[in-house]
Order: sequence, then C-alpha cells, then structure tokens
Amino acid sequence: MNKKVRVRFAPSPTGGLHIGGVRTALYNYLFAKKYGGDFILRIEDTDQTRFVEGAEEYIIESLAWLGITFDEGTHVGGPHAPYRQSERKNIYRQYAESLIEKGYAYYAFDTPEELEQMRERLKAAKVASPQYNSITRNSMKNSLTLPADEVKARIANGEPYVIRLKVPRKEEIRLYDEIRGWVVVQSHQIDDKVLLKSDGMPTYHLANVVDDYLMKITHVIRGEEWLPSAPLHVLLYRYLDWEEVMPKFAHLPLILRPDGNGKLKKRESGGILTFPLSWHDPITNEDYLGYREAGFLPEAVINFLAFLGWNPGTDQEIFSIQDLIQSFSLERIGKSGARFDAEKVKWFNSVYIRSTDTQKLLPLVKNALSQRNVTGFSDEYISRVIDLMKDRVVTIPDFYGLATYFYQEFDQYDEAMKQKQANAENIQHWQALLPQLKNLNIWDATTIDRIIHDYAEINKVKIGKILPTLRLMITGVSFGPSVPEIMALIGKEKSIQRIEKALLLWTQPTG
RNA sequence: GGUCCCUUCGUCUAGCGGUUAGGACAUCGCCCUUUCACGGCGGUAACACGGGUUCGAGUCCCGUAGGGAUCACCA
Repeated sequence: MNKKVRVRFAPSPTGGLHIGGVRTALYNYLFAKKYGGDFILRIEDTDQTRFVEGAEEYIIESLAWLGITFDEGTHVGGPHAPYRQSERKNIYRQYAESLIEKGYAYYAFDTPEELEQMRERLKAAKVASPQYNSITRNSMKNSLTLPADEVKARIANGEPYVIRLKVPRKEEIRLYDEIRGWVVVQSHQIDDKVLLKSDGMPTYHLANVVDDYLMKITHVIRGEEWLPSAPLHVLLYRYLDWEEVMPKFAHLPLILRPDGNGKLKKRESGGILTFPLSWHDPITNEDYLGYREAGFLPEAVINFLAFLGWNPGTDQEIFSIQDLIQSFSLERIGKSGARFDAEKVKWFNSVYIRSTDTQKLLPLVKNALSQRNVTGFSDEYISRVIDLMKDRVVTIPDFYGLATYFYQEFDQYDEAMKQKQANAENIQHWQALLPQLKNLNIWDATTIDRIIHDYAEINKVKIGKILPTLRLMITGVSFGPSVPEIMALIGKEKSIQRIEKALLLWTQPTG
C-alpha cells in the first residue's frame, strides 16, 4: 500500500566529501535500510565551472570505507540511469518549457551586468533583499515585458537566455518538514529563481525536483541549509502537477564548528578532522588528513556521526551500523545544530579499537608500522603488541607512537622518571637482580615476575620501588603495559641488553 | 539588513504539564594496580531572559535576547 521508500544522497563533485555530507548520507542510508528501501547516489554536477577531478570517486570511496553502500548510482547503475545530472541535461529543458506554456515561467535575457545594476539600484533604494521578483521583473528584459516576436527573434538569433520561475506575488506556501513541523513562507520572499541556465543546464532547484520525481524519491533528507529554498521546491512540484507524489522533506540540523561559531567547514583548525579519507584538493593544492589515514575505525566514525543530531532515546551509546539501522528514525533527530566534539570521536575510536578482534586490527597496525619504516616483525609479535596496547590507544598509529620500545632501541629516558628512579639504591638492586635474570632458562612473564617478587620479598624491598626502575630501563618511559609482559615479548637478549645499558649509563659520572 | 530555523550541564543529549532534571564525553576525587590505561564507585556542572496559560511549567503560548542558515545563471 505504501510506496517503497526511496531516498537519495545527491552531492556535487566540487571537492572532498566532508563530514557533514557524510552524516547526511548516513542518515539517508539508515532510513532506507530501516524501511527496506532503496538508496540512490545521484551526482549533481550541473555547475560545470565547479567540477573537481576525482571528487566523485572520492565520495564513493569514502562512503564505501564507512560501509555505506548504494542500490543505484553512477557507479552501480540502476533503472533510472544515468545518475549524473550532466548526462541528463536534455531531459530538464522540456519541464522548464512546459512551465512557460502553463504561464509559470518565462524567458529572461538580462545580462549579469544588468542584474547587478538592478541589485545596486534596489540596494540604493534601501530594499532589504534585492531580488528578481514579481515587481522587479516588470522592468527587466524578459518574455513578460518584451513583445512576443522580439522574444522569438532573440532566441532564434542565439541570444543567451535563462528560464525563470514566475513566483506569485502573494501566496502562502506551506511545507511540512518531518523534523520541524509546518514551515510557512510567503511567496513574495522568494525570488524568480533561474530554472534553466544560459548554458542549457538546469539549476539545482529544477534538477533536484525533476530527478526526485523521475527517480520516484519518497523522502528528501538533506541539510538545513536547504530549508530556505524548500518552499520554492514545493512551488515547482505544484506547477509541474506533481504535488500528489511530492516527497516528504526532512531538513537535518547542521554540524557546527567546535566553538559553535557557524557550520563546520572543510578547513578547520584545532586539529579536527573533517574528511573521511585524506584528500588532496587539486584546485587549492591543499592536503587534508582523513579519518582513515589518522587511524580511526569506520565503525567509530559512523557511531559518532550517527549521534551528532540523533539519539535512540535510551542509554545505549555503542551502535553497530546494523544496530543503527534498527533503531533509526526521523522522529528522534534533534532540531538544533550540534557542535563537533573532537574528544568524543576519539573516545568512540578507543572503544572500538578495544573491542575489535586483534586479527582484524593486525593489517591496520602493520600498515601504520610500514609507513614508519618499521619492518621485520612477525604477525605473531605484532599481535602480542596489539593485545598489550589495545586498551591504551586512541588511534591505530598509537600502536607505534605509544609503543616504540617494542620495535626499536632508544637512549633517551623520561627525565622526571629518571631523576626519581636512577638512584644508587635502585641501581644496586638491579645490579643484584641482573645475574638472576640472565640465569633464567624459561623466559616468560610469569617467571620474570616471580624472580622479581622473590627478590623483593627476600630483600625486604617494595615491589613498587624497584619495578618502575625496570620499566624505565626497558621502555624509557613511565607508563605502559606490564613490564614482565613487555620483557617476555621483546625477548631475553634485548631485555638484558637494555638493563645493562641503563645501568651503565646511569652509573657513569656524566650520567 | 529581510526571511526562515534553533536555544537543557563546557560538549552531545534524555525529558513530550507533576522528575531529587537522567545518561555519555570531558573534568575532578577514590578504589583496583609496579606505572599508564581498562574497569568500578563517587563529585562539580544545565532548563538564555521576561511575561502569560495552568492548581502546577524545562515541557504549552507570546515577547526579548543570543546563535545559526539563507538571500547567485553554486549546489
């Protein structure tokens, strides 16, 4: 009885897909999957001047990494192909012309200069919002003011023109938004929007309405920045006689900058990441680090993003994408903008790393290591490092950055720690313990641990006094996993060497 | 500036007329522990303001203030 749910994500390939767009895609995806519907990728590339090489591929790859897949789209095809608006160019004109026939649109020949003059004139006359509308259109060059044969002649001569929507002077336009409820706008606040540009391409307004209709889209879920133009779209559906099948609208709250000052932009300071994958902008030549390259897990990014504007109404915070599909609903999307919280993504990531299987983490960690030219360690070895470090890291590179001592030798020691630990008494204890360690035939954490504990007991010294010294000798730092575990993993040879080296260094006068 | 949208701890939020205003991140303290984490326990911390409506308002209405979006032949 109800129509099959069909939603679309419709980015324009003008650059890397940023995190707000990702969330829009995610909500569309969750909504589609929740109701067993279709999710469509439509590329809105009607502005040929803003085309950016590689952007479309980037968008697809980013969403694929996050586990967001499409049922129809430029890359997978589908019954409504093509899905790239530039390739659909010839289907929009007929709709624009049908509006002219019905008296809902008109041809306009004004040059950019003339438009600019008109705006200047209105501004000078203190008009709050200068626009091409029911009043100003009468003093402009268009098919409403020009004689019919001149219009015909101009078009025949190949003079550039646009088609504009003839927005009524005084009409109330009501629009029901699934998130915000009824939104009422007076038509005089909307200008006579260009529908078809002089290069023959449709503008967003025409293209999105025509395509949503042709592709049988049931719900338009998009960012709040579209809310002001939504009434215009309602008008278009009405004039095209499609109001009966007009999709439902849901305008998502914006993702705000961490300081709350405006919506999140592509370039953000403060080290916050706004791209899913690293992106090189071919226009500006700028490089942006992505979540993937920074060592975030896609599941964590998804979980974080899902909660930026939506919540399940329960205390559960950790949701797999399947959980999200099950729990998602438009009703539980908030109305107000959500600030991006860099700390919270990190938290989600650490939670996901902790609960992800070591073997799944292994290739990611190996990749991070090889990028730092750390090679020659077996999968088994790295897996043990992961096990030991798992609940201490925030991102994948931390498996190196917080654990360098598993992979390489060092001669720097945490200064504060050294001041405290490298005293004569501790050095003496380890000079005494060293031979015992050397004598060990079995080299595992339990045995090492027992030797140290036995020594501590016999010599009546607190374990808490001598163990930190050992940590400093073995790792150079003051924190990390169990020292005997580390020693067991790096092996007897390296462990002994590091202790000897430290003892030597610390007993030298120059220390 | 016009129009539209929004407003609960520092942040994300629960709340849909009667709550000790709940949870999470962050932060602080305690416990666990050789350390750092993890985990556990606890603390600090919010209804922007002013009017109504009502027996009763974070919840409904109206103002004010603040924030945001938008005002192109860009999406």
